[in-house]
Amino acid sequence: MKLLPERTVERLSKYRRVLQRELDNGTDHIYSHELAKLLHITPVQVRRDIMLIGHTGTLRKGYSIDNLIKLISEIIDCSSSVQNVAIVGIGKLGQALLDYLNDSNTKLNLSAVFDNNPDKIGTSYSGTVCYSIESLKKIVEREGITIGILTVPPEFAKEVSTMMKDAGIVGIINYTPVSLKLDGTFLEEYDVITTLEKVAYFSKPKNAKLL
Amino acid sequence: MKLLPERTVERLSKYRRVLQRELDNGTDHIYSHELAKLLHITPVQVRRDIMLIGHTGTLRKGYSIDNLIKLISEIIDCSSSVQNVAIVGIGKLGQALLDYLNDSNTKLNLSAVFDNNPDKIGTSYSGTVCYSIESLKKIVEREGITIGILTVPPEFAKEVSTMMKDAGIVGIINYTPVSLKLDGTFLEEYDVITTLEKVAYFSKPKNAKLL
DNA sequence: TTTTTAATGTGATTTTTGTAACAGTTGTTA
DNA sequence: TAACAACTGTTACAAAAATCACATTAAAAA
Ligand SMILES: NC(=O)c1ccc[n+]([C@@H]2O[C@H](COP(=O)([O-])OP(=O)(O)OC[C@H]3O[C@@H](n4cnc5c(N)ncnc54)[C@H](O)[C@@H]3O)[C@@H](O)[C@H]2O)c1
Ligand SMILES: NC(=O)c1ccc[n+]([C@@H]2O[C@H](COP(=O)([O-])OP(=O)(O)OC[C@H]3O[C@@H](n4cnc5c(N)ncnc54)[C@H](O)[C@@H]3O)[C@@H](O)[C@H]2O)c1
Repeated sequence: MKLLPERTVERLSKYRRVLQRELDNGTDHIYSHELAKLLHITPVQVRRDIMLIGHTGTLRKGYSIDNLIKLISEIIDCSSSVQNVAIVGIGKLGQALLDYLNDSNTKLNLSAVFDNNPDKIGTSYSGTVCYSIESLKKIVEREGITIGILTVPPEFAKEVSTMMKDAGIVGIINYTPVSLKLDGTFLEEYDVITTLEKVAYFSKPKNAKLL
Repeated sequence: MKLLPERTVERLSKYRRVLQRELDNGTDHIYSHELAKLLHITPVQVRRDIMLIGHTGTLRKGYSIDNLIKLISEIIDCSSSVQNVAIVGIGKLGQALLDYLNDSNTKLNLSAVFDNNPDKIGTSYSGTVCYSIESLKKIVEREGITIGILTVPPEFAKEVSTMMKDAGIVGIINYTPVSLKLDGTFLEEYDVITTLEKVAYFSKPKNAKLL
């Protein structure tokens, strides 16, 4: 299958989550317009996404929720080889994310957290033990961790992200406000302030993007 | 001036932040390729963005950092009428965001936080007092709050977001995993799981988006 | 002074993303 | 069984975003 567009992959993640809820409620089929409504997007977008992943629905019956979930899972989680996740820097934000991920039903497996604070190392956070940042490479290799969430203070972002890459992590979400550039890794950056300032701009009356 | 593209506005926010740091270091002019390097983007992109906001640099001298910051601030913060921000739901995530925003030097003013837990109401969080969710409308009107960050449990997302809109808030960042649809407001949704699953997809070897 | 270099500003083009239109099919109803 | 309604799948089109290519010009070097 061809490489999927980023936005499609994002929506697939959301589809799966709401589909799982529908399945738990006992529904077995769903129409594109119903799925669209749950995500507040258009039915065409839904059909297009589903087309791209090569799934096909039944006319006048909709899509099989079970099949759709299985297919999306194969695409995202690669059912064969589980992808493990680590949080690096278990401060306020790291802990908030950890709790959220633990409560969620994502198929990605949160296998370790790391910090450099001696008081935190060895402690268990929501059931996950905190390792020393120095043992990063060792644990990443042992646990087969491929994805990392970076939540250390900004001044350590560059150094620690390099350590993550060198340890073999290939996908990183960077929550520090420092832009990074790491060749050979898929890097996704996020910053509330940027989002907040964007919202500020577009919610000003004269920029009425609000339709 | 014409409405700016979303991505440009996001970059403007980032430009301003790194420019402020440069200014504090005593630099007074900057070239497009230098600014580009700080954000790990291309110089053309920088020049194009700057062109769009109507600023113009000096050939062989670059852009005046001071002027650029002032202009970006006018565009984003609307220097005339200050935009005030509220956090609704001051749990783990809300507090992590609050601390981060307080430490940042954004020009947006965090003026209140809201919760429905009696133990939290009246308490001060990082210097900001927590009000009852019932007084939302009153306080929003009194303080002139226009932007809200939604961090309540998912089951209250719909109800509380409607309250926010009715209270007069026109821009919302929704961190709950529930998609919302609110006409007449600028809504921005964010979810770690979606991001994480996207990173999982694109960091798989066969999807080598990592260049 | 002349040439070269290094920067900005922008029209043209490409890439990515989303939307519209509609042909085709299946079930339903008269 | 004929007409209709409801849904999928796909092609064509449009909009948003990024990149390319290059004209232009100020300063530095020759
Ligand atoms: N993107 C966002 O929306 C957002 C929101 C809040 C915070 N942040 C950023 O996220 C980061 C964490 O914020 P926080 O509020 O959790 O901070 P925090 O200080 O509470 O947590 C940081 C943690 O990192 C640990 N740490 C420090 N140096 C380390 C190292 N070299 N290796 C491993 N661990 C190390 C600290 O011991 C601490 O536990 C900061 O960079 C902050 O600016 C981003
Ligand atoms: N998008 C993300 O990346 C991300 C990450 C973590 C959590 N979350 C989501 O953010 C939300 C908050 O997460 P958390 O870990 O901080 O949860 P939390 O339980 O720690 O905090 C929720 C807060 O909301 C308050 N609250 C409950 N009902 C309310 C109401 N009706 N009005 C006002 N306040 C109310 C609670 O008293 C509590 O203080 C949840 O929806 C969670 O799923 C999102």
